[in-house]
Amino acid sequence: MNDVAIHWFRQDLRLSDNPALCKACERGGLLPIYILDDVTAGPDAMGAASRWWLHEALAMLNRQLGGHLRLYRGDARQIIPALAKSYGASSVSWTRCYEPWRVKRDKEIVDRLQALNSESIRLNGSLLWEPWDIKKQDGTPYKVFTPFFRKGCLQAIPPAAPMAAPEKIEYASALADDGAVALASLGLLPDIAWHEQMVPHWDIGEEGASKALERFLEEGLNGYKSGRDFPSLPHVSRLSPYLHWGHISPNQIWHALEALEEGDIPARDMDHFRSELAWREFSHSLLYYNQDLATKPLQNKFAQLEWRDDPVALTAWQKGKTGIPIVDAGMRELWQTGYMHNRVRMIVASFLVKNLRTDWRKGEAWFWDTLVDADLANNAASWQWVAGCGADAAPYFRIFNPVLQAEKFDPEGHYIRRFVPELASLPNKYLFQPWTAPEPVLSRAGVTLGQTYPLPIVDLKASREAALEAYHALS
DNA sequence: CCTGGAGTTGTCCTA
DNA sequence: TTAGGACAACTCCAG
Repeated sequence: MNDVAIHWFRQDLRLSDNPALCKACERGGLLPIYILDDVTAGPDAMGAASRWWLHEALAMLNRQLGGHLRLYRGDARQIIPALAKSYGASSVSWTRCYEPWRVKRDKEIVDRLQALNSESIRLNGSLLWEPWDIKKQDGTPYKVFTPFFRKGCLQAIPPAAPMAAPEKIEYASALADDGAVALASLGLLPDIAWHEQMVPHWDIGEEGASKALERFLEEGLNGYKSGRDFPSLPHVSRLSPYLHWGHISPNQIWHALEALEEGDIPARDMDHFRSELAWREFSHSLLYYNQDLATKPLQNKFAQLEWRDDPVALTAWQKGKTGIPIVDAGMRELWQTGYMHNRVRMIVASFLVKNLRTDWRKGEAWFWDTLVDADLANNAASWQWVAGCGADAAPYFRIFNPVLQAEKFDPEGHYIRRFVPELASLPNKYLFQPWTAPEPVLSRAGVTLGQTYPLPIVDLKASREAALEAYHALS
């Protein structure tokens, strides 16, 4: 086997169910590579939490590959053809990505490889169905989720069964001067050790992903449909970062559901979890067919909406110091763990966009920087949905009241007390809105509003009405 | 081309 | 205390 087959790892950092990797292994001696390409990414370059995750993920993948993973830094449009040339690689394989900048870049690389007589092998390993597989009868993409899921996904050809990892990998011998760098010199870890607090919350890599799936199927899926709204309960899968980085494929998850005993889990829970996987697909389709999704409102009329520019309020939101306990709990969960429960993401996003009337793109940017599951498609589509300007978005009058939301979905206050410990001794009656608590109650709980915990930075009722008015004026 | 039904996640007021 | 309707109107989608 003299041929060299390059496999370019991107968002498919796993060995199992990786069709493009398998193909490479059939073709020749494997040269597994990763490129940190901030050059082509430009403004879409990864955020800080993503970089920490990637650092750990690459170290893990390298161990799985027996130390053969080679790392590069720079413009993939130059690095890939240069490697193909110096190794005389007969093929370069990769798993497709769907971000506009990557689509454009990958096309250019295909052209350059063609000129070098090196084959490009591009396969799906990250979606259940690729964007062009799910279309309406008239050939255009869906804009409404429910028919996308029911009609589009569920009546399409079912996702392929997962593939095993390659049994035995033959590696190509590496060249000493091919530009590869050490992991540390990719500079993925932040200067201040902010990431250290996230470490205990995640088991990064392929094995961690399958453990997370296992745990969810055993402990979380039963009761998922209703339990998923309660941030203190273990009824969300927390698989999002693993899916984003490709430590697990959606096919593996889909088929793990299929493999469960009939009747073990109520159908409503299974269906709902499948629909959440389909939301991920829907977001990817939206981004694929709307390249400006992260910067431009999908519905044009929202472009004229005037946002408030209040840096102090934005910082308070980012730091979890808004004085609204459920909002602060969510923002602190994000900062401490790199993750936020889905219900709480909606609450904090609604608060930023509707109550603080801050441009959704500023929220999007913060999530992009701090989430370990930061994903261009999911992040952009979801912020647009909350802001009301996205596909099939919430009606403008649907504004979350963070006090009611907390009373409803964190009734015992477990979640708030965990992340806002300075309020832990307040009785439930006042925990969700401490500014209404009588002075003796506050002092018994050791709370001094404005000192140990902020007063609300905005009046919920008045800001709600102002948002209603601003949004109403659009139509 | 026309038509009818429907659209992730809510809140508030009134009777 | 609780349940029901208003909040808007428009676009999407399938038949």
